[in-house]
Amino acid sequence: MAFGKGSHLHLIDGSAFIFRAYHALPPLTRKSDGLPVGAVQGFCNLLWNEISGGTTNKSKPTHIAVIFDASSITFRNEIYDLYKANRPELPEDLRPQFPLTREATRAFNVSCIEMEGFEADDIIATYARLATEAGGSATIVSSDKDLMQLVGPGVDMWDPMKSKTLAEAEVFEKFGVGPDRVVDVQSLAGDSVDNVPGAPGIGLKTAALLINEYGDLDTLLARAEEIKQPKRRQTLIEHAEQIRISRRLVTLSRDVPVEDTLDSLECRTPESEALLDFLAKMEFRTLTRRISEKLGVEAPAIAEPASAAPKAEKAAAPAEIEHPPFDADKYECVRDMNALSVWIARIMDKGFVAVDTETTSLDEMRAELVGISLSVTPGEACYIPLNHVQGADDLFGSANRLDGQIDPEQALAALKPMLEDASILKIGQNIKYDAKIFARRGINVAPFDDTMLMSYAMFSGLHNHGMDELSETYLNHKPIPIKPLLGSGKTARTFDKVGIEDATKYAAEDADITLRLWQSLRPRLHRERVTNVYETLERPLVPVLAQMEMHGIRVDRQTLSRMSSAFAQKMAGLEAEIHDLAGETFNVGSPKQLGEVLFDKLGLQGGKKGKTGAYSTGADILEDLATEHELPGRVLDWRQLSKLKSTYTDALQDHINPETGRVHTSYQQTGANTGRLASTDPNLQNIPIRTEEGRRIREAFVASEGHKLVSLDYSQIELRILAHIADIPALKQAFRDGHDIHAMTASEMFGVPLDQMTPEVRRQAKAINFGVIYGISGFGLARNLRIPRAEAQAFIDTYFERFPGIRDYMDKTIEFAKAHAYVETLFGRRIHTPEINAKGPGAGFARRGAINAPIQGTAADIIRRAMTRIPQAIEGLPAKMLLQVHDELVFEVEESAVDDTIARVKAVMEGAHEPAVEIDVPLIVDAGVGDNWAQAH
DNA sequence: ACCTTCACG
DNA sequence: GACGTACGTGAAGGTG
Repeated sequence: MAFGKGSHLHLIDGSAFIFRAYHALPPLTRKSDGLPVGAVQGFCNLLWNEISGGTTNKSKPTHIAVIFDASSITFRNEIYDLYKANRPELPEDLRPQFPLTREATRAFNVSCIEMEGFEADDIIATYARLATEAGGSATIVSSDKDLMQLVGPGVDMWDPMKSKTLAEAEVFEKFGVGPDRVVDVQSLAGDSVDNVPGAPGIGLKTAALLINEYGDLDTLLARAEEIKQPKRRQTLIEHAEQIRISRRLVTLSRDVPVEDTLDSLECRTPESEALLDFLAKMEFRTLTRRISEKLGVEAPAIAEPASAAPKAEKAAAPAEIEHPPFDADKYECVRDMNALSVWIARIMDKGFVAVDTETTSLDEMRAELVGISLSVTPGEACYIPLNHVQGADDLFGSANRLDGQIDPEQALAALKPMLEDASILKIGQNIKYDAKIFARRGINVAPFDDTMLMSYAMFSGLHNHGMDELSETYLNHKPIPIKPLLGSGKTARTFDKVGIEDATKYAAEDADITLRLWQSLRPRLHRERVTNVYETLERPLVPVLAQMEMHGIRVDRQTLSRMSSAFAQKMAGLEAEIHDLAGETFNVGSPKQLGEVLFDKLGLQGGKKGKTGAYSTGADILEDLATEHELPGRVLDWRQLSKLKSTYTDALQDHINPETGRVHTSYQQTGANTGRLASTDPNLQNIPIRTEEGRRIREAFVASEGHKLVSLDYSQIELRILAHIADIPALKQAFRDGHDIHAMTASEMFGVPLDQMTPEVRRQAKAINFGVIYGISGFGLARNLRIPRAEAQAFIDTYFERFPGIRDYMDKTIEFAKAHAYVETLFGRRIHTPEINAKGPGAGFARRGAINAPIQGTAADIIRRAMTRIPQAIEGLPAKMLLQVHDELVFEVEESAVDDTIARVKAVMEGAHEPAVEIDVPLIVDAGVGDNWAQAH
């Protein structure tokens, strides 16, 4: 039937449908494999109600279509590049459901329309116009306020959730103006959801008032001078351009070059077989029954899960019941392109895949890819060997690539579109590793989930987050150990020497485990209330860290080498002196031998210690002994040089990558319980700075030609957070006034006026300030300050008297920890404190940890937020972020761009807590520039 | 594999 | 009343 007079078109806002279904319904997964399908089910319900007439009182359609958003980039981004820029990321269990809703629409035999470069709203606007022009009418099935501008003669809206028609009266109620002026009001009021700027300070109410007074937006802007209220007048004059841009953003385009004609959208009866097949595939039992009854055909059978265990038992151990047993013999070895194509097709159909890579090294910058494993269904996984070579027994030790493996280039070319496909979720365990392996081969893995990070977000402080541990804890399965395959010590070999059959069992199981972990952990994120932590603090950091690690930092070998020699010489001199003073030669580096020399031979005072019964010879002991004898002082000097040489000047040289000439650390995102990062291989977070000799090692960290190193660090961030969390007015005011916080503390405590402050008094106050952050004790402070314990306790008492809020904070935090067995940062990160209610000495550690974790953890969260925002903020500048050292970020920047980079990064860092959290104290970032790290810091 | 020591925030 | 104590890390070298 041709569309014309009497025809009625229903335009369904598909994306809105999906989101409403997703948020309105509890998370639901397909029984057989855990695929999230809740939103799909809600979508199908709504769609079925639409086409079957349902329980609605609206007019029945003669024509119908579902409109989707094809992409997030549209012509509006050209008008305003921040359009929709602050949209939160899609929930990870919603993303794979998008392609399924398209499939569902087609299964219902309803036209499914989307167009690259246009939002669904514009397509809807266009069809609404076409419908009325053809003499018919249209109903927009949505409750989105952005569509309300379309309401008018022949066009109304229908809110399917509230079963309510939205016509002119409802629009007037919402906006205070009729549909024809909705755009004007929106342009003024802006929209925080879509990031439409509007006019600052003007909301819906004021906007409607102004439009009603002046008639329309153009008149208002032209006559802005006449507005009586000075602030309003100024805002409109100053932001006229921004308001006009906003209008272009909110105005829907009614002439999108749509391809489907109105006629082609005529309502069609669903093909019952195709529809029921789809519903059965989704395992929607109720819906399948309802629809098959209505269509008068028999419902297809849907297999029930293998075990129909009672509910209580199921809740106790869901993983064991719903998952098939592990069976390494069932894993497939993919040896040709045909088999690989089948796997890729399965993945494209599913919308997600667990991925794992096998390589020749744990160092991603040197590792060669050996094989890839994939899994989309528990118990089913494959391994794709790519670079296995003959075993090590080969006569010349030469690597002969084994037959029966796909050409690596060909395999990667086939996998690349899938790995980069925005609708396919890639699941990994520590996926930063695999992402770097792929990135080195030009493949940008996205989007992704990481089971290690999920575990960290939920269980930090409870256990570690390695795959073996997670598998045993949450899947009750001990993975195949890697040790027997790789050997150890002299006989150790790399994974490419492992036989392909053994490799398949091991590697495919890793993908299988990762998939099952994802299915087990992902739904728990919501229940544990840490989805936000995972999605804003953990997942987005992965590509940022990967980039930093791959860039690495330039280290000058010559500088280090010269230092090593100088240290060696000095050490030799000191060693001779020490032997002379001792009257015998011994290994100065052996605490045991040194203890015997000091305490047995020389008879110095200072007894045994430690559970091993050995003499303690730590720096603090030796410093005390130094007043009695010359030898301990020499040993201290020797130790310092020994440390610098072995840990830094020697070791760092070995870490210079021969290909890049740079040092590539590896950041462990789950290394520290508090949310801090840890740096390994090498650790670049503990490069010396406190002594002059050590500090010079930083001269070896240099910028490349034409560049500078730029260092930006938060000033006193933990004390600022303490002042905020514990709510200490005096401390907060001192930070706001930019005062010296330690001097201020000293002045408050000891009554010394600031202008008479001595360095010694200030030093003591500083120690107390830090002590507070660490969960102060009289003993600890006494040892740190080397004062009698009673004196230290008196300091603490005074401190608590002067700042009673601190004591309150400590008490409340410990109380909270005892009640919940965890503590939280300002951003909701949880750090579990399982020992908090224990007896014994463990409880003491747990108490101090509980006091410290929210402070240290909040600081860690803040710099993480900054780091995830920085790549965007410095986009286009010749600047790279290289290192993070807890409260410091180091960049390498072309000289001409140094000032710009500092300005942008500083702004991001100082505002990193916003908009999630308000802090009553300003965050201050200091910057330094130089040719090397010593100058820059 | 564990302990001690010491480098950093 | 005794116990053992600052918080969070990683690397190197000695020892058993």
